[in-house]
Amino acid sequence: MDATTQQSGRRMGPPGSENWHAMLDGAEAILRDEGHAALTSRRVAEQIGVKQRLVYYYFRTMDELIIETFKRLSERELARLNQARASAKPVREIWDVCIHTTDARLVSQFMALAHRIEGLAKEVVHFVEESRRIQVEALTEAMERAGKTTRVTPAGLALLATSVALALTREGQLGISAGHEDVRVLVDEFLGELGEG
Amino acid sequence: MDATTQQSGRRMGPPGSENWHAMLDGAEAILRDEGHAALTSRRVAEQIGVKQRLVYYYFRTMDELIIETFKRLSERELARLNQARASAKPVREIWDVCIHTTDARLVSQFMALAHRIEGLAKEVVHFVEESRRIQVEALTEAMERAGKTTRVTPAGLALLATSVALALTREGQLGISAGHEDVRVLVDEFLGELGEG
DNA sequence: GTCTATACACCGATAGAC
DNA sequence: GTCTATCGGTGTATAGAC
Repeated sequence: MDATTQQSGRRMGPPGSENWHAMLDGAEAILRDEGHAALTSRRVAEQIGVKQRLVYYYFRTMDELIIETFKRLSERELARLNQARASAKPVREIWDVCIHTTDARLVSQFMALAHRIEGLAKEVVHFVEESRRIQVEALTEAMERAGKTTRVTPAGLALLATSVALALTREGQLGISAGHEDVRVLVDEFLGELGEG
Repeated sequence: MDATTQQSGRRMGPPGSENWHAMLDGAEAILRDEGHAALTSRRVAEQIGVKQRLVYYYFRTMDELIIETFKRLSERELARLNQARASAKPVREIWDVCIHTTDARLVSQFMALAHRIEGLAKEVVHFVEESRRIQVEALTEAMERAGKTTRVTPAGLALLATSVALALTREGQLGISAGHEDVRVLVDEFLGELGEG
């Protein structure tokens, strides 16, 4: 039971190899540009110029490919958040990461898929909890440093910020703008009061 | 070109009839419980105990059925919002409608589908803009009545509230709870200050 | 490692009878 | 109004050759 022969006994390609990454790249692009309905083994193969059969050499099922795509994406996102947290203006940079997050379309595709794919839901939960933890730590430290207090706890503030950041990108892509500028101004003011202007 | 013979010339069943509603009911249930992948004409027919062919008597395409399902749902939701707005505690009741909104699963399925189905995206935009308008009007009135001012405009507040309400239900269904109670307390305090405790 | 070939199921949509 | 029957296409996944 090594990297190339997983539980089923069927021969499998090595995770992390060039083709493996290319398939995740393809899956991500298809999901973003065409949506879940177009995410098929044939389409992924076509996207990266290989035969359909090869997809099943690297992934046991399409669900597994989808889960791996999300995992790679969320690990990159968590790395960006940790990097932002270690910067000179951690809260502002974390906000920027959230606002310039992975395309809102991609997020909604994964959210919808998570209903059907249990393993994906588990990964989504893990990502949300980890990113919130990072945000809460950064907020707590920054507020202490600036001697600032708020009506709501750092955890509540993190939830509010994540929610509205996602809404701003999602609605923005749909062409909705009511209230958007007002919220951005509010966030900017708050960051100024934290000394991260 | 009457109700029973639309553009294509193919004979069509009347919108609003018993079967028509039954099909939307079925589509809604399938979307909620099994996700977009299971929403097929055969599955809808099976769900309500008719033959597959009949689905295409009432709807020209599956996309049309999906759009109609969302339209009926969003019209019901707007009616609930308007009713809440006319009550004694409009802002609190609107918040309750948003929190006990249509299953968050259903929302994410429609959001994902809206990428592929242009007509659905149009309906989603209309719904979001209308519901925000109702919320802003209610908030503006209530704040005036209570003589309360906030750092953010009513439009910004409405966007914040909608975003976090959706996040609370979505994350709640996934089993995530960090920061949730804090936000609920904050909202309760705010409603108290509006005289809607 | 990568391929050809293929089994098998299900999908959307339509023709035309009753 | 509702049905039977069906076309043409596409999906997941596997067997086994090179």
